[in-house]
Amino acid sequence: MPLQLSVDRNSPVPLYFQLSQQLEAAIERGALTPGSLLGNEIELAGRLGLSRPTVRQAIQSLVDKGLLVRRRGVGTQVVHSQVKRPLELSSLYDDLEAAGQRPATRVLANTVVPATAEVAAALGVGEGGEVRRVERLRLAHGEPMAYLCNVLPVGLLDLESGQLEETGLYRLMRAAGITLHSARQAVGARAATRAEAERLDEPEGAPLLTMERTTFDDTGRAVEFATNVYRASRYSFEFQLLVR
Amino acid sequence: MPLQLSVDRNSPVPLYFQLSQQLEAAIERGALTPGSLLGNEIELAGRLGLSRPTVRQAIQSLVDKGLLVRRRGVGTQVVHSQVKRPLELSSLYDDLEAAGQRPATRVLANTVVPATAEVAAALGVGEGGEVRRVERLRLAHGEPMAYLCNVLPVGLLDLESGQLEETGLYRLMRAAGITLHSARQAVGARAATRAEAERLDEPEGAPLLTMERTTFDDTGRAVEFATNVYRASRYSFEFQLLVR
DNA sequence: AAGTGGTCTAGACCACAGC
DNA sequence: CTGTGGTCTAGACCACTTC
Repeated sequence: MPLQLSVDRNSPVPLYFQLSQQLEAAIERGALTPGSLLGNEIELAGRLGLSRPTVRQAIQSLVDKGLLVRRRGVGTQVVHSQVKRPLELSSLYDDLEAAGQRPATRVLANTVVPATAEVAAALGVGEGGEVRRVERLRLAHGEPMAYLCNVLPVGLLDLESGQLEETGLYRLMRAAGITLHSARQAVGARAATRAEAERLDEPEGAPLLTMERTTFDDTGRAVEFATNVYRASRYSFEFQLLVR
Repeated sequence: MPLQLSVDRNSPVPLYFQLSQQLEAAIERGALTPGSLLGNEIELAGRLGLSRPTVRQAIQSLVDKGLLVRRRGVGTQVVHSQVKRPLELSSLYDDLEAAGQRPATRVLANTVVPATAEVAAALGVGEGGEVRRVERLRLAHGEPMAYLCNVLPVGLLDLESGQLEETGLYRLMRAAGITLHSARQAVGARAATRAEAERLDEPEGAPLLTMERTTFDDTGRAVEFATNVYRASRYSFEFQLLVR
């Protein structure tokens, strides 16, 4: 029993995208089981009334996502999966919300300051140039989870403290039309200083997770430099890496 | 002065790949500066004696890598970069070697054991089924850096302790014809227990970086489950995330 | 209006896997 | 040998951006 597939030529959605979505949905709901063959491209194209390149484009996007494998002389198979969908650029706010933790934010600072050497290097602005600095305490269930310090180029977007208490920074950036593309991160650990310990309600010397992140938009501009500190007892990062 | 580009039709290397490599090299050596336009696809195709789809395929691969941006009605531009090449699936051995640290490995255990529930779930084998467990201490300059515990399906590859002392696990897997595709990681921190402290030459309670990783090959099979512990005073992770 | 990338077609030949 | 995906061509029309 072949899979039920069809495309709508009157839709503004590209045909290859319609097809790849249907295939992805079929894989996700188990209609296409791991290891099963997809049927050859030419036959599939004929069945759908599409050209082979269009079908290939649909399949290729799923290969890139890691859902399908192609083998010359064999065919296209559903991956022997366990691999779930890649995680998005981790956003603490979204993570907490998804976990049903009802995140809250306390804005500790939201000012324009001169860039330090480190910030200037990360954001690609001149040292001493103006940048916006936002310091926030992120809480879940009233308990502090992390101390977040973000530095952004001025003029990139309006950041009102009120908005920052309502939602996450990445959502505000996306809403401002910024297309996030990638982020370079460094994750480490260290013992809490006295000030950090107090802020995060941990004993002095408690292990903290640290993260430095520079985020880039789709034009390669650095749009944010973050130095965050998380309570290791309450939070860990999860993410998926792709091998190139 | 247009860029010097050419393709060799007698080469077994695909034409689109030849082109994308030349463009990438030109970007990397600065012959194509950030923000500069690439020239439209049809003209480029004509100049190289290629068809437009072939040129598009070359350009698309660089767009996927984040080196180029396309804008309808505008053209294809070199990204306003700072974004360096994405990091490979981080391998401690390679990281250390690249940093000139001359890594060494001490194999503490290399045995076949029954899978715990956690391992069984990660590797997709039956609970209690046989798996290979490798415990290693990784050193740099004679100092311990990390304690690595890897569990693999039996029969995936031969793992001799001698080889494990010579090189990294991922290199051995690649050499055995396994194509690594992606990894799901969780990174956290905690205070060192007494046993860990002793093994890593840290004081008890010192902050440690922890990582759990399940690695998948290109067919989606889980090929490794790792639980590693790093001295936070000596090591931090760097990696690049792509936003989807 | 002109120029760009985005999508799509209907073919073609080749390289590799499996029988 | 047969069937599969991998590569490539020479067009076409559309949507969007800029002037």
